[in-house]
Amino acid sequence: MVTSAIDSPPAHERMSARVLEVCDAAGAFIEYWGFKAVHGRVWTLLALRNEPLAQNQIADSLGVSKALVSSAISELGGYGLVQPVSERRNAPYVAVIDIWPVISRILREREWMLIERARVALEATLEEAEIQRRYGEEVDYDVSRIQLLLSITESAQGFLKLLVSLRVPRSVDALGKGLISVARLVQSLRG
Amino acid sequence: MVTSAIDSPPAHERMSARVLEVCDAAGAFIEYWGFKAVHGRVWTLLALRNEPLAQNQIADSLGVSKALVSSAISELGGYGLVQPVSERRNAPYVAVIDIWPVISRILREREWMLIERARVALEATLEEAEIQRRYGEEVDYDVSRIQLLLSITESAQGFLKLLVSLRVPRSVDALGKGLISVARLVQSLRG
DNA sequence: TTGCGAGTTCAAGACAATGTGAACTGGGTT
DNA sequence: AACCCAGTTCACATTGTCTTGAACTCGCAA
Repeated sequence: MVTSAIDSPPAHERMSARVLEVCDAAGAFIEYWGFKAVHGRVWTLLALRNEPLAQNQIADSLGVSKALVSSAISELGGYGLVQPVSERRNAPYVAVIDIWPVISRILREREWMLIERARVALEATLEEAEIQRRYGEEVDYDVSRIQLLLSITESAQGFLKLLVSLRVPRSVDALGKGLISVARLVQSLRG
Repeated sequence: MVTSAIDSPPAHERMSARVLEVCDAAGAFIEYWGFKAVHGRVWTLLALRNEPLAQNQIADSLGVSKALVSSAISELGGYGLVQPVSERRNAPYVAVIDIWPVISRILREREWMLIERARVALEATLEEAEIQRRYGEEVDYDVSRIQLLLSITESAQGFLKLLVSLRVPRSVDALGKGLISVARLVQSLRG
């Protein structure tokens, strides 16, 4: 091959700058939600191209190492956000566009656990306070505040339940019922 | 003073372990939302004690340095989540319980900007695609996918608008109107 | 005035997250 | 068999964040 060095710029220069912009924006967005920016960039690239891409091509297009793409694809696959087009070794990947199940699962697992932990700690404190009160002992916190935070926590859980219950077209019913929860949430937040 | 070294354990040992548990849980929760754990811990401590605390006491109770408490209090104050009880120098602080305005503002500013950036990038790509099409040039992405992501983005913005518009007791109306947005959001997420 | 106690600021250490290069693996091809 | 190529794994560099200790400021009291 005589043609070299000047005949073909690297893929990330040929690739539309627009697409990379969108990928970066999606990456920045996803980063704020506790994921890595590269996840958002890879998924968005696959979604916009709408054709199977090998990890090689992805790494080239985004200008990152193939090592990073490998782990990103593996994690995205774990979430069910990308899929290989076949079972064959080194099959190229496509984006899964229906991301609501993933969002829903994240909310259910990650966020739920965090709120639940707080709720349990509050409940335990409340019980302890009750025992101490019976024995006439003092506690160094305000029981009414425990109750207030507890009700905020429970409303937040209700809101979360509402969100993860959303389905189309059944969602309208769930939303109707959920309105009261939301109202209560906001009410308790406003003291 | 002869009493020393053994007469009085440090405050964070006297302080109810329950309260610290709750503080830690709140800290872990808040951390997932892009803030520092210590913010959640300080605010929760103030909220549970329900009495003005000096930075000194906070640092003691939580077992962190006063330097950290100083910056945490300053930042929490900036958000409007804690307040000194008076204008006087070194006045102790109390927690502001009505946190909804803060959540709302965060959603409006931080999240909105992130989504808006993605939306603008998608719009620009769409326009570019239109121009290229007129000149018979090819683009390396799928225009229908751009449109799909754009509609998802717009639905997400609608949902965000709904959330920040929530107010009690006026919220019920806004929620009613917002239902359609949510339904559209979920619909577009499900492709 | 001097000293004290509370809070602020800042340079630096501890620590975790992110991304890379290079060695490795394992089919498929020549 | 020897090689190639895509992908995986891992030790390390880099980067950024969190936290601290120590020096400093400022009002107040002795």
